[in-house]
Amino acid sequence: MLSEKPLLPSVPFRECPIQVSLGVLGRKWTMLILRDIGFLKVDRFNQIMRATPGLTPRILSLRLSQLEEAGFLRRVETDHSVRWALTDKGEDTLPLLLGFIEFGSKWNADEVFEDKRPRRLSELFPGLPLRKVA
Amino acid sequence: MLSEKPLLPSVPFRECPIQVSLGVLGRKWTMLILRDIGFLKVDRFNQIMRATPGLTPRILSLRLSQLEEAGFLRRVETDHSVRWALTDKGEDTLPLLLGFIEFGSKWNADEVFEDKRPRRLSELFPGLPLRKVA
DNA sequence: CTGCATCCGATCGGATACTG
DNA sequence: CAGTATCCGATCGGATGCAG
Repeated sequence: MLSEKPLLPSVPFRECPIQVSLGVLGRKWTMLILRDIGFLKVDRFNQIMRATPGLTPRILSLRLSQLEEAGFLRRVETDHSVRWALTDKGEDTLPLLLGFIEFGSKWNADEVFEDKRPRRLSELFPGLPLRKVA
Repeated sequence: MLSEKPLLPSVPFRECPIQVSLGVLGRKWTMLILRDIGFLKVDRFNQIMRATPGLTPRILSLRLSQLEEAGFLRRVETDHSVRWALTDKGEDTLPLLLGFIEFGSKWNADEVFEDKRPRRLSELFPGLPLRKVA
């Protein structure tokens, strides 16, 4: 994949896109909250709490506001309850999460799978539409 | 991309692969250090410091040991100097980093590019070999 | 039960100085 | 050049309380 020389973009970066992406996204629990909402379809406060062992209400509340503020989530108030929905920007983080699923399924198979055998995304999600990335 | 129902893998996860991937990887500065070594080809302690404004020697030292311990990096001692190299596992994080580059180039274009115009990976790195993922 | 707020100890990260 | 040591503030996590 790599040569000896720096990989330079055709248009220079004013700021590193990796660094600017890692605002809220880089904080603890954030990715897992996006996983809950985006993949597990768990979109209410205490459901997210139950889906994410170790997460406390204080941190969840904090991250939800930060994610809303940064435009990843939308707070949806329906009759007597609150739901959290992904915005378009939030949905665009799901490929990043799939990247981590792929990585973990390959390099941490012993913890991820009962039989400890590494697996690829195509095996885990046979029907998933594939997109070209890198 | 999404339905209303949870996205379930063909083989159940014993632990969430996203969560297990986010050990050292999820800590502050880790991704940028991997960027320095993997993309910028900056592989020495003080070079990494200079390439990463805000990073302090204490944290860099800490992250390098953690990354080495977790199998992402190899410490290479050559004549009178130390270099840090990616292992195979470390190289496999580069697609994740490209994901963040793609994300930031789309959603934070105002900070990333002088002309504030969002760009795709294929425009930024025309020659980059593309692989199907998700 | 849901969606927080408050307090408080533990851990993490930043600043600075210093060494082989 | 390649890190350590020390100190301190910021953030995190755990327990508890509380209103709707």
